[in-house]
Amino acid sequence: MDSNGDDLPKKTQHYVSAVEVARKAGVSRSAVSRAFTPGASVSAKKREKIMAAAEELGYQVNDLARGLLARTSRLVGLVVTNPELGYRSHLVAALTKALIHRGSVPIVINTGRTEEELVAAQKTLFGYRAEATIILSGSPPSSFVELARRNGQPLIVLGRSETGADDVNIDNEGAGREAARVFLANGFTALGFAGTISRTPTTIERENGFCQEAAARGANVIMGHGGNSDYAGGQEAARQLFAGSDHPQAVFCVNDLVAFGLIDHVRRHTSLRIPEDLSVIGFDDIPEAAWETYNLTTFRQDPAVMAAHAVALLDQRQAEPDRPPMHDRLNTHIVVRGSARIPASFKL
Amino acid sequence: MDSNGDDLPKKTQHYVSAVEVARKAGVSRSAVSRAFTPGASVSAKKREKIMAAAEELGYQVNDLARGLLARTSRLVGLVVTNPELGYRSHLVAALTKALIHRGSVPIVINTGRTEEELVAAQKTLFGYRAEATIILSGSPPSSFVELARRNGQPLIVLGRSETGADDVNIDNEGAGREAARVFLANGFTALGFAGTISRTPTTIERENGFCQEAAARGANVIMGHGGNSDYAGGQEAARQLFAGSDHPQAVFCVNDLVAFGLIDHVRRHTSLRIPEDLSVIGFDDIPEAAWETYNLTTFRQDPAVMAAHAVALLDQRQAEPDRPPMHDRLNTHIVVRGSARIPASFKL
DNA sequence: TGCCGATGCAGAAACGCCTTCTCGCCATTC
DNA sequence: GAATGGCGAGAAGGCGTTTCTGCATCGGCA
Repeated sequence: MDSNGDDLPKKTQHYVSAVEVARKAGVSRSAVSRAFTPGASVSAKKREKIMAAAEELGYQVNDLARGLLARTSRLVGLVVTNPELGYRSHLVAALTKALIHRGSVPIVINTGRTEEELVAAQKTLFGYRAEATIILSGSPPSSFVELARRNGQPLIVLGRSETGADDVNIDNEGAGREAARVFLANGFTALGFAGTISRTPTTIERENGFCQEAAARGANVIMGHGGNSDYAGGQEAARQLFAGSDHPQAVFCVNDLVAFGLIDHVRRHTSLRIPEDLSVIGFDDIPEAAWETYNLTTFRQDPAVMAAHAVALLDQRQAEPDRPPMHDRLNTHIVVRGSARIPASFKL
Repeated sequence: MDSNGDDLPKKTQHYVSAVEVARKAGVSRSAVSRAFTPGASVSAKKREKIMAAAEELGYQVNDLARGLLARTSRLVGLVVTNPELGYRSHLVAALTKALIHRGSVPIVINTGRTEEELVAAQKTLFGYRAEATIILSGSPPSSFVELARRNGQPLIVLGRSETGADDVNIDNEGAGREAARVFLANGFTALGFAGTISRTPTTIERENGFCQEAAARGANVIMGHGGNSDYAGGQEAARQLFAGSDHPQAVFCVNDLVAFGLIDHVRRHTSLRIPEDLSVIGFDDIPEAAWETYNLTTFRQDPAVMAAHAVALLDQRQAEPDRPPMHDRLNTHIVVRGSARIPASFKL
């Protein structure tokens, strides 16, 4: 004998629909619908009865059908390349959390940066009538922006600006300038920059800010460019920067991973000590920067803050679809640790 | 004058439907549908005409409506806690990539491990008629498994086993035993284990394998348990292991992050050198393990392989929905680097 | 060359599931 | 007793797929 003879455990093998719930609760199909719509006119007693029946049957409103009628879903697309790397992994985590908290459902399109891959991602997201698209890597072609606009799908770009799209950026150039000022306040005259060949707006801005400020103050900057903005790229940049006899006294790295690669290379292949003989500043302040080995002075870029701003931008865009593109610019602040000291005389 | 007077650029502000494409191409609505269905009976000429019209209008099949009829979507849910941490970030990246490659669309539910959070995640995924759910963290309650089964939604659990669900696991216990054998082959008699208080099946298996093998061979194991299985947890474990005078000669760490914390603590707060005075073995082989600072000997767990197996399991489950639960067990292999040497006499 | 059968393509209708709108009824209150 | 408000029931709509039916064309055979 089963625990209850109410429902024989036949293989349903399909989702229960509102009709079944209605039948079980002895109400109409639309009553069930209203019971699940906040603010609809159902008596408390009936709603309770419906909810009990729904619970028992394991009913769940079909968001596909709901979205079909609403002409939009609660899905939000995150388009990203290499979501496992450095700062980006934290940004993806923060965004998914913020979106879920908002009631949205994040789709992560892990893909390349080429135009056709981005277009394919957009097609997928259009197919599911995504509420919005957030681009974390790569530059959407103008057709992408145009198509999103035509279909009324908000498009938010992070870490770069795109004509016609909303974006969240940080003050990369200002941070680059500040890095230069910090070094110069220490009396260094030979500066170095560790960047990459594959340049993005973000890295270009950091480089420009640093070099321009250094040039304006009469300092020389030696450039090192690794392949990618990761650990290996940092090693490669270090190889270039510390190959000759006149190496820099202080290096600004395009991000923390590059700084780690550079530091490790310097420690292993040169006799320079950090920070006594060489100061290093990174960018991002990922958790590894605080590890004892690196104890890296770096610019903090809080992923939770950036995610919150992206979501806020999305809210505003949905409230005013026809408003001109919005540009959100966040500030960073330097986190002083052991790899580069700041003289007391220096004012931030 | 506009570039072409064909379409005045009015704000559509809605997605184009198959009806509009049909009108434009001068065919019926069902012809459009067939044109987008592979293998349907449409003449090549008509298909081409339809495709051209679709392209011009920016038409995209509504997957919401498609899923409504198919009673399932191509969405696959990934339920994960702290997707930014260590190995998990790589696993999430590998899974999203593998799923997209398969033609599925990954939804990432970044949430806690509590029962109610998991149930909420399941409701969301049921609502969108997700093709499958893959759980990366946390233990689904039995109601979760039962509901997934009733609704015919495949459920795949990674890194643990759950009654009634398919899973992919790795041989944690075997790896733990091998770590012990490696240490013993070096002649060490005082072993250490760096784990955490918050234990998961994964960490328990590694610990058990290591301790049992050591005990079986007459070696003593000192235990250190940090708070979480991350860098800080490794530091904390190190504090416990190296507090007294009789510290271990070799430590097996529950994962790489813990190993990094332990190594950094040892370097800073003791005079022990690695590997001369202390051997360390980690687990996961995340990219940081290969960094020069750590040069960590560790067990490789390839995220791409695990993702491929998870997807393969999904394929099999969809092919044979009624088949009993499948358990996939992957092997790891040790990657020998500088933090722990393996004597020539040792056979793997 | 003409006719019949077979085949293939196109269109119409129904279905899937939910939401919303409208209509009607009942209960409550003055 | 009548009017009003609130709740319930039924129907339509949103979009793509699938099935069924009809029509036309092609080929084969006499």
